[in-house]
Amino acid sequence: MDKKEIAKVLEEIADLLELKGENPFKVRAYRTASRSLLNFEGNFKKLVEEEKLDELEGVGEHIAEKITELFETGKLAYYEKLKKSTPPGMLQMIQVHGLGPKKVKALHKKKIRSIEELKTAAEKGKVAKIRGFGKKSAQNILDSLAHREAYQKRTLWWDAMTIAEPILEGLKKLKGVQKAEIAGSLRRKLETVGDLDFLVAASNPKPIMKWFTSLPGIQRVLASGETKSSVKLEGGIQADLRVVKESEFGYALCYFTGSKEHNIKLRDRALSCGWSLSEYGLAGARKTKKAATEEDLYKILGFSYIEPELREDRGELQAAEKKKLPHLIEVKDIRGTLHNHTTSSDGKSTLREMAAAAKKMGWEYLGISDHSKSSFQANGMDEKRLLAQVEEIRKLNASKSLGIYLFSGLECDILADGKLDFPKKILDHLDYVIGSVHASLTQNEKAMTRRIIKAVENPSLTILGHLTGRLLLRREPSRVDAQKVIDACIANNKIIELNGHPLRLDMDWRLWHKASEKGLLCCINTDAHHADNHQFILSGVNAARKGWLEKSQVINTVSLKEMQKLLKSRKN
DNA sequence: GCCGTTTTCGGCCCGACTGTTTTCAGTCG
Repeated sequence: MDKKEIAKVLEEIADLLELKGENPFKVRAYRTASRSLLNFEGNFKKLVEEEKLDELEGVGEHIAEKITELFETGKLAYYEKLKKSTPPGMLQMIQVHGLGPKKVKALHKKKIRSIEELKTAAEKGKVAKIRGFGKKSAQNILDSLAHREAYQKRTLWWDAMTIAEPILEGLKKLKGVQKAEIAGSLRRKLETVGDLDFLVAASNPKPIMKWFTSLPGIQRVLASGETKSSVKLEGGIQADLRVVKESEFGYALCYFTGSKEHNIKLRDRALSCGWSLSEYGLAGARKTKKAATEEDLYKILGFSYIEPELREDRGELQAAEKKKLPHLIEVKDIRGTLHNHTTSSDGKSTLREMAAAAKKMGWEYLGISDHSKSSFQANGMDEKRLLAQVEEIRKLNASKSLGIYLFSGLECDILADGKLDFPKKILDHLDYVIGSVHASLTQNEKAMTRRIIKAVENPSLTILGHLTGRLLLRREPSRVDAQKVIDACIANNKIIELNGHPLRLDMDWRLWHKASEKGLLCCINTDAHHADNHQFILSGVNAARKGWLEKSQVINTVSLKEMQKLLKSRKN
C-alpha cells in the first residue's frame, strides 16, 4: 500500500473510533498521523524500511507499527476488526454535513443504518421524531444528502478566486466596513480550496451579516450569527464570513488564514512567552504588546513577517526566527514566458495575437512552443510546419513590428521510450526545447522515471515540461520518482518548468524549496492556449512563492539579452 | 495514541452556532 492509501486507512480508523465513542484525543492522534503522512515528501519506502516512521510528527510507536503492517502486507488486522464491529452505513452517514458520531449512533439505534435508509426516514418524518433531532435537522439532512457530492468537492484556486473577488469588493463597499480581506487557504494560494473565507472589521456586524447571507446565488444558509455566517453558494462551495472589531483584525486575519499547523506553532510560541494567542488577541501580554497588524504580531512573537503563501508549517517559522526567509518572487519580476501555443497546434490564438497580448503584459519576450507531431490529438506539427514557424518567427523578429521578441521553441513529446519526437538536426533549428510527456501516462514509476531521465540526458532538451501531467481534481499525477528526476536535471544542467496553468501547477510547489536549494532552476510558464491565458502567470507565481522561490531561481525573470545568452549557452 | 527545558503521567484549542430542550449537547472549523 502506498502513502496515500495508508493515510486514508488511518483517517477511516479515526472515523471508526469516533463512532465507537473512543477517547477523542486518540481519534485526533490518528487524524494527525494521517495528515503528517500526506505531508511527508521524502522517500517513504526508505522511511518504513529503516524504521524511522516515528520521526514523523504525530506518529509514535503504535501507529508506526500499523503503518508498517499496511505498507508490507496491504492489510491491518486492527482495522479489519474495527470495520467488522461497525456497520458500513455508519461510516457513510458520518460524512453527511451536520451528522457527527453521536447523531449517527442515535440514528443507528433507531435502525437507520445506511444513507438510503436515512433519506427515506427523513422524508417520512421518522428522523424528526428521534430524540435530539427535529424538523429542521431532518430537512438539513435532506439538503445535505441532495448536494452531497457538490458539497464535498474542492475548487481550483483560480475558479474560487473569480467567485471570491466580487464578494470581497462588495464587502469593502458596505457602510461601516473598516477592513475586509480574504483569508484561509484562498489567501495562502493553495492550488485547490475547500471553502471561501472572508474577514471583516466593523463595529456593527448585523447589516454586514445580512448582506452576506442574502447574496445572490446562495443555495443555503448554514449558519448566521452575531459574528459568524456560513453559506453554500450555487455549485456547492461554502463561504464563511467572520466579523471582528478593528482592534482584533490583525490577530483574526492571522488566525483565519492558517494553516492550522502554522497556527498551532504560533500559539506554542505565545505560550512559551507566557501569553495566550487567539483570534481576538494576545492575552497576558503587556499593554505595549498590543498588535494591530499581522506584521506586528509576528514581530512580537520574535519572527519576521511570514507571507501567507509560506504558512504551511514547512520550516517557515524556524526560518523567520533566524531572519532567513526567502525574498519571494513577484509577478512583476517576470519578463516573459516560454511555454505557449498558437493556432499552429492546438492554441486558439494566432502567433501575432499571442505576441500582442504578451506585450500588453509588459513582457520583453515570448517563447512559442507548439506541440510536436506525436501529439496528434493536439494537432502537433510535423517537421515542415515546425520549420515554417521558425522562419515566420525569424522574419517577425527582423521586422521589429511586434514590439516584443519571440523565441522559437517547441513542446516536444517525450515518447514512451524516452526519445524525443524529433531528431537533433531538426531541434537544432530552435532556440530551446521543452520536453513533455503526453502519452503512455500510466507507465509504472520505474519506467516513467527512466523515460524522463533519458529525455533529460538528451542534449537537445532545455526544459522539462509539466513533470507529472496531473490535472488538478481531474487526473492523477503520473507515477514518477521526482527526486531522481530533479537530481538528473541538476546533473545535466536542465531547467524544470513550473507550469502555472491553474489546472496543472506542475511540478508541485512542495518539491521546489528543496530542489532549488540543491541548485535546480525554474521556468514559470502559463501553458497558454489563448492570448488571455497569459494571466495564468499569477497562479504560476503563486505556486512558486509557495515553493519558497526567489527571483534569482526563476530564469524568466532575466532581461531579453540575458535570456538570449542563457538559451544559447544551454544549446551547446 | 502522542508527547515531554515539568522524562512516564496528565494534558491534548476552543469559541461560535444550531436546534433542540428548557439549560445545553453536538457539530464545525
